[in-house]
Amino acid sequence: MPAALMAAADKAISMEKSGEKKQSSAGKVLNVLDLFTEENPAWTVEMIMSELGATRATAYRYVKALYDAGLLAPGAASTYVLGPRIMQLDRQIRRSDPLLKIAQPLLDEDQSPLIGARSISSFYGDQVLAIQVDRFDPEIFLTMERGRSFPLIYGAPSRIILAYLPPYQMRNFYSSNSAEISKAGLGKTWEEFRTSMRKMRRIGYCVGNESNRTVYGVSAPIFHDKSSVSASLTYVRRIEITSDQELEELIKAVVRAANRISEKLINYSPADGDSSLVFPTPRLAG
Amino acid sequence: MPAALMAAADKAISMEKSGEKKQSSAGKVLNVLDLFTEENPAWTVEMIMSELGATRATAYRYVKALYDAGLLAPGAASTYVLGPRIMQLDRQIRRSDPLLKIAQPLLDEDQSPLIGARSISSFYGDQVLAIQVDRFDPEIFLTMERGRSFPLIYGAPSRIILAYLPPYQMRNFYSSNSAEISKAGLGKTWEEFRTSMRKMRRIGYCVGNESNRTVYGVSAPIFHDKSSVSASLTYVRRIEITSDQELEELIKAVVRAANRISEKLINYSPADGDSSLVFPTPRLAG
DNA sequence: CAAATAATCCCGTTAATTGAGACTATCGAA
DNA sequence: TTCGATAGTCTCAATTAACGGGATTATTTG
Repeated sequence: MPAALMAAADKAISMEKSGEKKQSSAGKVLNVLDLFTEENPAWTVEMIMSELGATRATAYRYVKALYDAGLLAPGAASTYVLGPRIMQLDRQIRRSDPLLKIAQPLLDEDQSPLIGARSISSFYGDQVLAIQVDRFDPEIFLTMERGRSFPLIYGAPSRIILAYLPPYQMRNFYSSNSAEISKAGLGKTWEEFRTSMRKMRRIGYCVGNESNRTVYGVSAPIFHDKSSVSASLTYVRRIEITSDQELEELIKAVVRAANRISEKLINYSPADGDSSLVFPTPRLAG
Repeated sequence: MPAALMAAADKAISMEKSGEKKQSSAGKVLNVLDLFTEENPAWTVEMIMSELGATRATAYRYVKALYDAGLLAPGAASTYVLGPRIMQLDRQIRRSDPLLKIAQPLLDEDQSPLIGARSISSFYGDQVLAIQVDRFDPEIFLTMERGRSFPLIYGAPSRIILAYLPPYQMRNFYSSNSAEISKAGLGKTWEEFRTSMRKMRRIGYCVGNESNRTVYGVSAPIFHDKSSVSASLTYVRRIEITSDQELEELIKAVVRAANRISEKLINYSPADGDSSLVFPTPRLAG
């Protein structure tokens, strides 16, 4: 793994919840985006002023910078809301992500009726993000959705990635999250944690049903490099209709599919060929 | 329509392609996002340096600001790619947009087999953006997709919005786009253009098949206010399987559905009730 | 037409960005 | 482990832009 990625990953993991670093002006502008939440999607400039403790001129300048970039757009009643650029950028990611491009045809070949739903989750240093979710069983209830993020410790798609982290990252993660790790039953000490992770690596998948009690989620790791996890594949099936044997088959299926994706992804690497066309996968470790 | 919106809409429309206004520092940082295109999704800092003509220190500062905001993320081989925050923000929009929330159940009631696909497009001042696309006919070929934008003059979803623009906006649009308007056959003079738009308003829908020769797209306007268009609904059907009578029915269906959405959207307005809960629709005119 | 609100403009002061290059950290290979 | 290469950070003085406060313009509502 290149130096750049490791540095970034280490920082992302260790910096967790430290916050409050010195901010550039651009950083302050970008912080305005944090205000726009699901509960509070529309803000007037006056509201932004009082929230930021800024003057009118400053608040308008911030909003204007974001508006000019298309990240905000004027809404009804003199409010601003998240802008069109976000949807456009998301489309760009969907269309240019090598992982999605590679995985799609391979997954579409795997039409087993056992698969009630499937999702691809991607690793972003301190969190795991669902980047694609497909539902086949109309009765299944899913908590995953593109753009939803999960902590590295929560849920099968996250945990299988956690298990394959390089040693120093895993160590960092343990020291800043030992309480949660212990609570989740992954080990009360660093040694225990390391052992349980090694065990998970040995079997090569993770079965979970904690985030959603009605389904099994079976996750297998996806590598963009011989030794670097970048994502995970998850097959989902309702518990009530799943026999032990079917669960076994589901596990085999997800591991096989993830392996095929990994193979293609690794060969997609810049080793040979035009690196501007076949650029290294944007899947990342940081 | 509030003053804020008009000002923004006028500017967006008249400013088209003028570009090159003085940029704030935050604006310069946000410009970096423009580099990340579908053809060129991964950039090293060195590449950004030479593209921007900035020094190493500056380029790193820009990238760091965007990285801290989650808009960029480190990719493989020391590149940066668009970050997880974009997917998260897109999810937030999907979950908080009143138009989507209102339209979804109403559209799901409308299960006519005539509808091969449908899409909702939203007006953003100088462009029209597809915000939701559903395909029912598996053989249909669609150019629309969430996040894809179209100029105001191109395609049925755009044109029906164009037709309902307030007079001064339409006037602005004509004076900066008279050549394209004439080429598109919408009128060689302002008078002709105004007449053809009035005619379209009178019939209340727009049928087009220019962007995709294999299908009809039938679009009807959606209003967030008695007189303000904010979006359009489009029903799509393959031409080869569509009789004249079916086209008529499709038109009636899309107009009916769009009207129902408009009604609900208008009543959703802040007129009564808690405006923090039932905030005015973020659909916008600018 | 007048009042109210949204958004921009102006300008002296202040605080942050900038560029150049030295410096540190990590990786890959021997 | 050492070395070389590359990624990314840091320091500092000079420049440049952000900031605040208040006046000004633009647009809607009554």
